Amino acid sequence: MARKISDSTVRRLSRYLRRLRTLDRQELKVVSSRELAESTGTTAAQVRKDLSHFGSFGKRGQGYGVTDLRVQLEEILGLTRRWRVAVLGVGRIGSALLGYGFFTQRGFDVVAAFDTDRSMIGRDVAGVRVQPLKELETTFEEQEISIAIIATPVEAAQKAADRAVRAGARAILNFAPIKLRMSPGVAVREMDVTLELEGLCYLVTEAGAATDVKE
Amino acid sequence: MARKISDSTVRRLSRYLRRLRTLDRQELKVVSSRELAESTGTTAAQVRKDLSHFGSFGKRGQGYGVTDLRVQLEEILGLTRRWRVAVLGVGRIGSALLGYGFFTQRGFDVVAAFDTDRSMIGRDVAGVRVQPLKELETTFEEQEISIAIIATPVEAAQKAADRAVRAGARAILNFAPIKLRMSPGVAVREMDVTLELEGLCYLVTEAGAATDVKE
DNA sequence: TCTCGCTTGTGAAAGGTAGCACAAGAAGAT
DNA sequence: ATCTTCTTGTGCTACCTTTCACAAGCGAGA
Repeated sequence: MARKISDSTVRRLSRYLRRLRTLDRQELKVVSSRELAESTGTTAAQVRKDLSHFGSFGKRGQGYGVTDLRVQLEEILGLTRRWRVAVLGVGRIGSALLGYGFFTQRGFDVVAAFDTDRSMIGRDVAGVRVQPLKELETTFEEQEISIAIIATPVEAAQKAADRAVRAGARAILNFAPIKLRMSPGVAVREMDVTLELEGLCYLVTEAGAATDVKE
Repeated sequence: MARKISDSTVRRLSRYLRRLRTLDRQELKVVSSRELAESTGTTAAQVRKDLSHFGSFGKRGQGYGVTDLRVQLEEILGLTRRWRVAVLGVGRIGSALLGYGFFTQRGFDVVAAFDTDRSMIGRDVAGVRVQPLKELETTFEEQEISIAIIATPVEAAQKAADRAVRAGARAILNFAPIKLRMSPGVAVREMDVTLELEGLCYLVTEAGAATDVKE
């Protein structure tokens, strides 16, 4: 397992898992690479290639055992343990995340929330008490938090992320519209709604332009 | 401009634009491909390659005019017009999106919101009245809505998206954790927080495993 | 036991994307 | 006017990702 697995492969694995969990809940026993591909928007060959990087989990002529493959993928992705998460910035996005019930169900426990706004501090948001930033270090250590979600305004994002990493965070999920500079050991993913919307605009505009040419 | 531009290129263009807007606000006049690369997490060659697909916007020896390049990118991405957006599903995510002030600033007007929940209908959320689903078709037409944001529970997502498309939407931003099946002409982007968190877990777990091997 | 139908796992080929390296060009100094 | 310095735009190369195609393997049925 020394090989470097590409980001796109990991993303697909996560999609397969999402699908497998649904199938498992529906008590389906077996699934083929073709079925899995159709319901996750890829090809059967791609599914098999992706899985083959980690071993062979299927039975030829049959397909994959749903529960078995789910468990395998959970192990591969590192989801056999629970992960402790903190939210930095309890504005609209932060609040929405704190109330997002699926986290618990998927193995993520949001155990802390921080904000600088005096009027927010001490409040209870979806069962989590909002703490002042100065308590960040002790809380990260005590609660063994390894993932920080940055939901601060853009100006505060870099500092918040740096501080979280210094306090022990090993991964950052960034909702602020800025590229965070992080040391190589820290995993970062960015979520920016505007970026996605702009991407959609390009596609729509291009599609329109293409039809214009045809006509 | 007949060439097919890859998704990753479009994503980067959007990042360049995000950065250029900041630089423009700071009244910087000129930016080099190297500077742009550093602040968006790519390489100078990549920036130049990306831009070269659409023309040559820079001056050799100097760099790119900030305002000029910003405008050029806005044109390329189709952001010289305003886009009308509807939110389907006014739960936690939907509400957070309705209150997200940056949309207006970036050219997106959220002009409608829909929900099936009786207790939500008629309410005013961040200046938008929540409408019942049965008004979807007329509102989409009257308001000329071209982008639908799906923020419903997962069970309702596919139907909501289908209905939006039939009513005239040409692009879907999907927050529900499911792969939407759409006809080829419709642009879809997916945002799934859990998916991103799982990706981070893989990276953290792998990094941990890698260090274990070294030691 | 043998055959048939089906699906996996994988080497090889194709297709794309990113990086390198340098000629072309622009501005300012001498 | 020439030289120096800097940065763009781009052909070429290297790498990486996806797709193809088929042998290997499994189970069911005769």
